[in-house]
Amino acid sequence: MKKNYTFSEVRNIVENMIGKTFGELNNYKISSENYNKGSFGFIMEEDVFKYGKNTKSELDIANLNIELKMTPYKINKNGTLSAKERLVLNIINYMTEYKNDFYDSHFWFKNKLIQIVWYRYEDNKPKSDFLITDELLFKFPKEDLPIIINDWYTIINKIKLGLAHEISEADTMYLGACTKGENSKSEREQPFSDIRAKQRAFSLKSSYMTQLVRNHVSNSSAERIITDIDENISFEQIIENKIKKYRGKSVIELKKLFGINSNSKNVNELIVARMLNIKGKVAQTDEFIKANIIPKTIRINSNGSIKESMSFPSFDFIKISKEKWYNSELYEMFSTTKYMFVVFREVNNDYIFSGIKFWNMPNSTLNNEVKDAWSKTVEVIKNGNVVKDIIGGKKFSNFPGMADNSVCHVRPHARNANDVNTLPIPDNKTGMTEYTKHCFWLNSSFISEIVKDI
DNA sequence: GCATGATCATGC
DNA sequence: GCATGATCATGC
Repeated sequence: MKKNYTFSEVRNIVENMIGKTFGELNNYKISSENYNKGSFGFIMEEDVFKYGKNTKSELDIANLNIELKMTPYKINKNGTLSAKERLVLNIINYMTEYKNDFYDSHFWFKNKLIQIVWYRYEDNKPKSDFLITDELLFKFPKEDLPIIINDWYTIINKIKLGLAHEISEADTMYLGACTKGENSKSEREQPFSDIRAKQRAFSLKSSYMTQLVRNHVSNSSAERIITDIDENISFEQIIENKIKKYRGKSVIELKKLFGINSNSKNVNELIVARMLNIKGKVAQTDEFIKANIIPKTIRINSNGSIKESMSFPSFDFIKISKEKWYNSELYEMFSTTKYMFVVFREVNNDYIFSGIKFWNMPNSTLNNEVKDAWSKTVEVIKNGNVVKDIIGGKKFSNFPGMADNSVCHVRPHARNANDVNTLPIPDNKTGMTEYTKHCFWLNSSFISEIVKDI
């Protein structure tokens, strides 16, 4: 049974939720151990707004065009806030959504007005005790809408190309297409290919929700790169327009131009910030945080090769040994992160800035080569088969190397060899219970291929 | 010159 | 003190 509301009724209801726990709202009808993923939303729909569970593809409060969303955030060790999850919106109907323009899309129909209610997630606390702390009747801010629109078209264009099965959350900036439904049975048909594609939903990325919660709940904001709002220009084009006049200039020239005296390793980072007219760090700008874009500097040798492979955060041997691929840290990272490669080419002992490329791991590569390297790594750890040999004090491992995989390998990444993580079972050969921290690296040859035309 | 182990440097 | 981006060092 659906009810009509006025905006002020909705306002009152939502404001009354703040400061209450889920247990209080629900009169403790759901016992703490019986909470599941859907409980938080269900309590809002059932106990607060008092209408039946809404599983249909219609708006929660149809007469006001409002969709209701309950979403968690957490407090980090350093006191900042982060969204705990992406905000999952409507499922993408591959067979129909591509026929629309943005403003007549089902996405826009469902999500142009979202009543967001935030609760504070805390580890080791009964779910019924989670506290509701904030709310916002959310409309896409005018500075974000152009990017959302571009994201929507990026997803739609992949459907039109018959590549719905190749969609990755990292293809886009703020609006992602996240998988929904955990097994292969949740695959759907797509209009321009016979290959079945994973069911996906539009979502606001975790990184976007993090920035939103920081803005709204803790009132902190970040420096912005985009100054002119124009939905006909993509973010990548905006960046290209800003940096193109510096292409071909050497690091020495650029340092002079921007008045940078530093010789430290992060000098290239400073140069890029100046090109984009940013005072702080590029990675800390509003756009980069929201879109989860990580800048990486790449130096190409005069012979065209790249000397160094690219490192990522080290992994926890115990954690990774317990993971399943689709919820592994590595899968999560590559399926949601976009990278901005800043390319410098070596010429006469100086480095020439040659351009910028945005990149994210293609789905097929992720689920083939990367998955393969990950699986082998997990096997090695689980079997206690870590150490291959120790020669002259150097430990050689059985982890996948460059020769085993065309995309990535596993190597140490630590302060020194004594900087270790604990192994889940002792190593067969040496009995070691801990081992130098390791991480996945993208092979230099793989990166070479990506940036060869930059 | 490449593959792989090891470590430096910076910033929070 | 630690995470992370970046790079060095060595042996084949």
